[in-house]
Amino acid sequence: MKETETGIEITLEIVCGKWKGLILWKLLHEKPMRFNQLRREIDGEISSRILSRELRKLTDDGLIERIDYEMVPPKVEYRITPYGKTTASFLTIMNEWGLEHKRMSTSKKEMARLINKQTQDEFG
Amino acid sequence: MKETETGIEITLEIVCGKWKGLILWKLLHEKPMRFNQLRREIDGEISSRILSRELRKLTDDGLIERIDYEMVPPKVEYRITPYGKTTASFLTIMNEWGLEHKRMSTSKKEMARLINKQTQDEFG
DNA sequence: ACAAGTACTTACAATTTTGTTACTATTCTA
DNA sequence: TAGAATAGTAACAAAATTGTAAGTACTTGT
Repeated sequence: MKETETGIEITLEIVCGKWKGLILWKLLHEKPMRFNQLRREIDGEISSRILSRELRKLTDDGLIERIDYEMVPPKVEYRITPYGKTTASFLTIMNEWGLEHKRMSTSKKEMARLINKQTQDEFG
Repeated sequence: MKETETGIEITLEIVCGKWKGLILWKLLHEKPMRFNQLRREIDGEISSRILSRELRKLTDDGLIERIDYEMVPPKVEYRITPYGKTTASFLTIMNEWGLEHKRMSTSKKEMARLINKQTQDEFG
């Protein structure tokens, strides 16, 4: 970490990417979850290799915890830590903002579709 | 955009990556800025190609605005839009959280350093 | 006349992230 | 006795992101 980094950069390093935000979000709202359970419930099909890697990163950063029951067949649970829970402060707002943005851009696209159709009707 | 996406995913698509969060953060707190001015002030040296691309993405998403004064030599300013200003709701918290995390992980590293030194003194 | 600055773009290269496939040992279920 | 499920890992491949170098047309300052 450079000295000059803003908090933004640091937070993005931790939460950015295709999966980490989602995993955190899931674990913030559900009980501790087992590996394959998480895999099934995350939409968009995450591979086990990727899930494994992302979980380790989050664990290394102290946001989640790995609980190994040391049995066969293996049982491992992942649970959010108290520190991980503090990410809710911005994840909640990001979620709301994202939903709002989705509504906006959907209507923008719809408008573009209508304009395109009109142009087609006129010149097509 | 898939139907099943959470707000988190959508927001991350927009703000994620090495530069976009920083650029937004900069424009949230400063007056409209010119291209090379932004380039100079962003720490970590962003290339003009990358800056150009990131600015266009943010413009496409309606978060910033490009004002072309149409003069020679060229003068173009980038300014945050009212909609872009709404990202402050989570960026502010992300910034605070990131600074806090930095403090934490710095002290963790310091602790690791002390422990390593102690082990060296005992066995080295 | 020459260097420096303006806001970029193009062609290309390196790096990082993400994904696929196949595999492990063991137990439970049909 | 075959098949599924458990939590992963290793070797490899593709895709996305980020970067570098050079160039554009024009003006200002030395």
